[in-house]
Amino acid sequence: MPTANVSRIPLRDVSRMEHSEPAASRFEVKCSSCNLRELCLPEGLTPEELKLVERVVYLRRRIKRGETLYSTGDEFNAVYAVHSGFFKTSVVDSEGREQVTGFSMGGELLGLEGLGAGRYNGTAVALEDSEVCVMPFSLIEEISREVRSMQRHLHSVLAREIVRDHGVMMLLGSMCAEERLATFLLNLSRRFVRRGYSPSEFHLRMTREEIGSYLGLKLETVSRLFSRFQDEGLIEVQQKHVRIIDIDGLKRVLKSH
Amino acid sequence: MPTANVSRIPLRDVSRMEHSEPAASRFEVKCSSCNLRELCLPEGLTPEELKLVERVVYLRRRIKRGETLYSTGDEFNAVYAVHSGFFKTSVVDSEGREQVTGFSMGGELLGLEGLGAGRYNGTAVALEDSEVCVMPFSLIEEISREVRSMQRHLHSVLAREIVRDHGVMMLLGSMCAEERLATFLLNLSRRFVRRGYSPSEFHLRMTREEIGSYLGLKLETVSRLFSRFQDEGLIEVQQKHVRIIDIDGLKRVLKSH
DNA sequence: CGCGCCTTTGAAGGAGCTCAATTTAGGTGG
DNA sequence: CCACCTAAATTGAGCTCCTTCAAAGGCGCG
Repeated sequence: MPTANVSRIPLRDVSRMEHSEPAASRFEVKCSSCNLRELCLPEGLTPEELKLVERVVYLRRRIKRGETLYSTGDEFNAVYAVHSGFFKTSVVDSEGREQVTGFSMGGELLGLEGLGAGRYNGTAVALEDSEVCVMPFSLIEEISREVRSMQRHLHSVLAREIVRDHGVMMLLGSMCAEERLATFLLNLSRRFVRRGYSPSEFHLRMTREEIGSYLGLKLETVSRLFSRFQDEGLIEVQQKHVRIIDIDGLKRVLKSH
Repeated sequence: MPTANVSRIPLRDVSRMEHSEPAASRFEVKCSSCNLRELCLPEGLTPEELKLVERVVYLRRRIKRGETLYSTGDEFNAVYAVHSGFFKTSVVDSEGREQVTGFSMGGELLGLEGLGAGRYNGTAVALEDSEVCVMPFSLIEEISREVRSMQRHLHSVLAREIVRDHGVMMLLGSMCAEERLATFLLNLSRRFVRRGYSPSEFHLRMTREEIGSYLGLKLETVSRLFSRFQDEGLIEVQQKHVRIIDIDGLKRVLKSH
């Protein structure tokens, strides 16, 4: 088993990776003290391995609300871990149709799909001021060749993304509008809880139109459903602020059909 | 077609891998002479590396039409490469809804999503008598640690699956029924061509209901669309036999909306 | 504080669904 | 080999859910 051997990992010139970024928006990173570590990294890393990892994740980038982290066709050179903030990812097809493929929050990875082609296939836009940890892919590959738990973890993250996507296909292909929105809210709630936020009260960072694109619905339909859920006593909505009143009621929406 | 060459096969206890399979349905594999190699394996492997690879893909399994290759919850121990035949993959959610997530043909990989959790997350069923090459995952991991092009290739395959899934989300979330079916037919056509079959004439292995599930439509709608495309002179359909008459016309279906 | 974007709500229309009946094909057993 | 049987496909009619089009109200940002 290849044990971590720090000296084998080359030191890299930080400024080389992304020429477009001003130095001001860069920060050094310390995974060992990051509260999202358990979401980004495998469990049970030895201190040595952790040191290795911190050589991969060695800088952070600030992205302002509305700014693009990467877009389709950009050269793929890094995977990003959301450190703070909120992103939407989307794809655009040859006819110009846009489809939101997901929303990402702290501890989640962005840009994995670029791994094959050497270019990103999709766009990631910050929906609020955000910070991402930059993980240059050549280093990830290198480390995952040497640290088995990193290899496992990488595979696991990729596979989870595939499983997630299949869940979205299920949502889009087999559920009615009500079920889609209920699923969406329950999913958000679960992810917020995991990050120490309230499971029942949160601020939506995306517009009705973006939710609609993700759920395969029009914005008016999304808006109407929010109102209907409110009338039924399942939630309270006021613009982007949502409070889940009856979480079991939301789950029952999924069972009733 | 790979002829068995017993002496090259590493000495493994075949019965160890999958207890449920009778020995009669197993065959030894030789990638070096397989015409699908370029689809399954990275380019430019040295003879030595190829030898290593053939240590991974060392047996083949026959799956009869209607049989299940793996299902949700089964222990994940291998990825499969379709050598011949045709599969559908699907997921079932907690309420019992079924969603077809894809169809797989020669040279395509099955079971990748099991990579993370140690269990398959979905079901693969043969739609005709098929053969798959068994790639035990522990060996894949091992080799991709040692052969860099294999690591790249594995990542690339995983990323392609994610990109493919995003394409399906686009289809389900943003396209009308006509566009979905046209996309589906064009996609099948492209994949058949690549395998040396006719781009314009093929046999659908799946039912209208399975197509419908994949496309987020009811079987009656699928059937009606086939008829409409026929009336419009785009295709000829008779049950499962399809002939594309006007491929540009099909492409125009996508542009018109 | 005002402008623009986002959201809400209504009314009408249509794409795709449901229910139902008929036809066709493919597999099975005599 | 043929007749049967069942699963799959086709087609129609009516309906429903979601969309489209339109207008008004509200929030937040500069």
